[in-house]
Amino acid sequence: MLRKFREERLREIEELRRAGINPYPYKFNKTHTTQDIKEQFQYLQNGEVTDKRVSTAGRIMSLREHGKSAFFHLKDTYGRVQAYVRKDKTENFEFFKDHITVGDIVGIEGVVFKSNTGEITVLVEKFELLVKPLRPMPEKWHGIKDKEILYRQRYVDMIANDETIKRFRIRSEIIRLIREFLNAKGFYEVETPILQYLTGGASARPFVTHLNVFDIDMYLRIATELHLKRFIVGGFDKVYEIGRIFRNEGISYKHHPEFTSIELYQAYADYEDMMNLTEELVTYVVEKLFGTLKITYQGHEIDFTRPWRRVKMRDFIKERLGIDILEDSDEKMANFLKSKGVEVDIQDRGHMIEKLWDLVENEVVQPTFLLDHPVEISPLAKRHREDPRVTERFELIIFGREMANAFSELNDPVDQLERFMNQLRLRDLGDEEAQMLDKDFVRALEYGMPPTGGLGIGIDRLVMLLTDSPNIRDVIAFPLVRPEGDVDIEDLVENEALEIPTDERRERA
RNA sequence: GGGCCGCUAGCUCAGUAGGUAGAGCACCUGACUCUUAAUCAGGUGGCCGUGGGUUCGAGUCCCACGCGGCCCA
Repeated sequence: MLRKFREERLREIEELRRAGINPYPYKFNKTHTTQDIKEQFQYLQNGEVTDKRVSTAGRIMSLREHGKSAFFHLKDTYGRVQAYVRKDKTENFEFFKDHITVGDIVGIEGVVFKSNTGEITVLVEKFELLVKPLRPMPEKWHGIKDKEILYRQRYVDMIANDETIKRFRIRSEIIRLIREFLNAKGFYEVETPILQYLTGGASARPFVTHLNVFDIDMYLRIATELHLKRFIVGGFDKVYEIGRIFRNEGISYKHHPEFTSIELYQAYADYEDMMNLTEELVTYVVEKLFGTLKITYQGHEIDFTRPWRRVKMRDFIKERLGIDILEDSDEKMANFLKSKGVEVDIQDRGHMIEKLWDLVENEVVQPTFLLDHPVEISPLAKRHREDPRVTERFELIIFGREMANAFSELNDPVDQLERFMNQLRLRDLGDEEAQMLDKDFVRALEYGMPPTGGLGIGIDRLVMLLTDSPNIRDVIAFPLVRPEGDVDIEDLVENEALEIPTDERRERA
């Protein structure tokens, strides 16, 4: 069927060429989006006709032919608008009837009216075929449900499912609003290396690659933190970077090896300031997007109304599990975890504390600042001014997920070096996620970094929350999937001299 | 890594007890000048994920593998 369909289409394209019609024309002057048309002509009464001319373009998603007339819907970035062709009104109506069908991308020009049934419609006077696809469109009513197609061929998902285009529009909008907010506050957007000699700023396993020109292995960054702080050392007061982070770890509904973060640093600020900034930034985005601070995620109401709850990590775990992560012995924690059936790979107090938190994180649903993490799990955060066993750190937790992480940044180079050395001890214990010693970073701190507040937000998780998406892959346009078998396009090519090789990625597999 | 589920037409899905492969949409032909899942009549379309096994006979039962999903680690 597919083969036959493509052959028929290729024949039709040849036919068009012979008739002097270019099936792949160069441009079309589109004056209105589908949304513009629907907004500007909302006021029309049913059956009311205007003489207002518009031109628009998009893909034909549905077609209802009636002999000497036809209705169809055009889809673009913003949605769909109906159009109407008629033998007595549309130039070249016969061409439409013979050659235009669902899936074609066309440009139309005409006047706007509202149908008797109340739908804003363009009465087409002229139209132009802009491309004739070789493949059939997905089913118009059910769209695409097969997750494999959604992820591997996102373009098909976007064609078939209007919500998908909308979701990625919102993603773009969220990032735009974050920039708008920070730029207005005087932050500079900067860029730091993705290729790094050694990598740090987070506990994660890095990707390794090779730089030919120096013949050395390099890492893809696992965070932007250590370089952004160098900007602060150098004299920038407020910087941020939005960018791709790479962590060579598992894939789950909330993890993806390649994801997007924003980190920002503000000199002369502490984590209290960062909490206020986080509240302000997130509520700015939510309010601008939805006009309200209450949203629904997977059937649960999430209320962003300020101020958000603040709870110390120690208090929360003690309340839920009866374990005091500051006072109780390693042995008591180990026994407790064992009784819960939790395995701890690395025998270290910090790792046990992380596991304890994992047991209770799902109990936090509404936006909550989890405060004052122990020093051993926060190697880049400054010690708390009132209790040196913990740090001035918070994580923003929503719906059991870490959405943001922030500290009063550690700027004492001696303490920082000690923290790094402790991380090296963990490496020796087999913890491949422990941080590497970045001597240049310590050297930078020796030149003096002002007191600084820093904040990192996981953009993908924020987008999941604000688009009601259950899986992080739903908000990453082209998520990782295992390489598929060879993609069959051979029979499209008539020229036998053109030998199409098998997909390279399959060869490597 | 472990458990469970799925893979049938371009898409969404049926497939009984192991006995010649089905529907809707899409596509092709025809009718139809306000339809909107348009309607009506006719038609085309299948490596049933891949490989092996059991059987007179496998989409269906068994084994292995591939890809995907969900849950757990």
